[in-house]
Amino acid sequence: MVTISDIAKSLGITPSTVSRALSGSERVKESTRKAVEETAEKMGYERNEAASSLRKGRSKVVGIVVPRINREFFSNVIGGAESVLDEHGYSALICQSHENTLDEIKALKTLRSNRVSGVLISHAISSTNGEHILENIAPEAILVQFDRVFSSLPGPKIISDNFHGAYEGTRHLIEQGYKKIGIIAGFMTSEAYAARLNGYKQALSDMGMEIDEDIIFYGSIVQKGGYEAGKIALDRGCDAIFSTGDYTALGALQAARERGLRVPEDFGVVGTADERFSALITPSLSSMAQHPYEMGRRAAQAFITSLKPGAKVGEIVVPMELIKRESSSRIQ
Amino acid sequence: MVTISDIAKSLGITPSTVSRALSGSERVKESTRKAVEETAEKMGYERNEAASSLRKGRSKVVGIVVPRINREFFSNVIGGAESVLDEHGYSALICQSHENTLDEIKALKTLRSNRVSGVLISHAISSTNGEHILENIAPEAILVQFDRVFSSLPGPKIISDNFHGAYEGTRHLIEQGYKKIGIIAGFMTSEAYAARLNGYKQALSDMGMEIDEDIIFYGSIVQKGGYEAGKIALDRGCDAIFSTGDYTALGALQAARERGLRVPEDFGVVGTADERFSALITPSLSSMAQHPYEMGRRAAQAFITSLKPGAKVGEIVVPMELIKRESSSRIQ
DNA sequence: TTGTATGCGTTATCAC
DNA sequence: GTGATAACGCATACAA
Repeated sequence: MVTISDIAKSLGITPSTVSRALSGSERVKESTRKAVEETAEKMGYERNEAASSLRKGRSKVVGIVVPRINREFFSNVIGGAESVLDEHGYSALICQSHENTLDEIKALKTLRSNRVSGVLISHAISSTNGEHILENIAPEAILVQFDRVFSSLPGPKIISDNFHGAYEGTRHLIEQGYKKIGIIAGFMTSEAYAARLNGYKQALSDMGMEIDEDIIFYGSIVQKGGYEAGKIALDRGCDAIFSTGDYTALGALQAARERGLRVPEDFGVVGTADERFSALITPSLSSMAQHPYEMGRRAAQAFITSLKPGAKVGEIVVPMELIKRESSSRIQ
Repeated sequence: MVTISDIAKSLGITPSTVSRALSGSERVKESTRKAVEETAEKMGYERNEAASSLRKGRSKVVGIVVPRINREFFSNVIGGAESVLDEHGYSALICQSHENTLDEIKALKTLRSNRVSGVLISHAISSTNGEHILENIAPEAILVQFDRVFSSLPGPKIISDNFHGAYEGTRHLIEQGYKKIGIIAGFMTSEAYAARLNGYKQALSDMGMEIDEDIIFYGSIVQKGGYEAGKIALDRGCDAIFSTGDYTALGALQAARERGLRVPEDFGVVGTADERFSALITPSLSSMAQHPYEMGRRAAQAFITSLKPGAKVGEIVVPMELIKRESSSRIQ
């Protein structure tokens, strides 16, 4: 492997100058910079990131911690983040929390061991506050939260406009003439889900409808839970469900089908996240889209911006968008 | 940050001994090992991976290069690989090639700069041979290929049993009574796709059916291409399609629907990869499942095994499995 | 603008 | 079984 000393020798200068030239320092004559760059290219030099990291105390790596990598939402966020990081010479170290605080802590420790420059994280559903995140992140590392965030933690936060998204989705169901609309609400330990529930409630009351705690279903984020909630919702006379996830919405559709109900005529459903399958199933599932790729880009950009001392990025809210499909389109 | 010297001082021994104790060397008294471990725990020590990497010449990181991270197949492979790597103290550095050889090379350079111990790769569709992979990987790094592999390259390869998978899928269609079965074959620069085409041909000839080049459609791996191929297949009198991907199969279904054909009565389809949506669409799509999570685990295990000098892992073939669904079930 | 000197934290080699 | 020493490659403070 070629080192900066090899380049220095070959040019009859010292490693310091080569280092400066290569890292874009001002204090290098233009001609020597060019010479260094050419020689580096010619000799096939590649910076030893380990040495650089050791010396600088941090690496050209950003950790990304997500509950599960194989969720469409998260894999798209990662894709977006990676595209921006890549432009700036950073790599992404990916860790999964499996929705589990202990694994989340382990992931953060791994990242700290690797002296990552930043951590982009969407917390596990079982994490009820961000204490463990602060405790296991190096003070120099830049923390960026996305989607599932703790507002108590410092640093940039990229979130969907959960309140207005749920508001829109619920209003859409009301406008379609549904009279008793339940919600599959998720876990209130997550601010994202809490905001969605609030949006739902606000839409109901703005439209003069009653809020009924008996048709608010907590604690489900997978298909099976949505199915169970759907059955109870039907028992309790619901003719529609707003769901804070597409998998749970899928479960609700399944419950309706089992009861022999027609969708959307007898029962309406709107989900959240616009998973790939939502457009493909029959009936197709209306959903509040979240733009994960864009969120990933924003998260990475927030990291890059925060690298400059003094620069502050606050909360970035990405709008959600109602994708109307068959499952809620009773009126043409 | 706590270093091994801090631990050494606190115990009145030298850093060398602490290092040995912590890295599981034999030449350490049991009692001192215990003392070191306890003190390390107590002081909150975490190894500086950068320093370790610099000294050892390689890091506790494995690079994973995939065409796109947001394909269900690849994100599940990554998930499987990560679970095994994690057990062994390795992290995963993820790079995307975007199906593009230039990006693939860039990814490999990044990984080499990071002195990764291994590279797990499924090559971009535009890479027609593995020269650039060999050229851009450090000689010490362990190369493991999965799914899309070049058999000309050395090292472990984890592949689906593409030949028999396609054979099974095609035979299934024949058994269901379809008479003229086309294939959406993909790119022949990829050995995986070539093997599938061979399996298809073998099934046809074993069952006494003619192979017709006019209904072999090359070059499509996305939905739109499958749609175009499907239309031509119908023009040419096909009553079934075996597709080497589920997205292309989806396109073929779309073409059949446009022509007003009933599936599976008038037209049968079997896809490949068993994407999540395949079970959820109507009609549900029969598909050759590939077990990506398992393939990821195997790939990572192959890496771990190859770490031991002398250990050799060859080609591991993971069976494919026919998932019969509505799109091909003409006979009950 | 360039050179000199030093150290980041770890591990390997050697000596005891 | 433990200690002393050196070196991995790079980036910076300081000097010139």
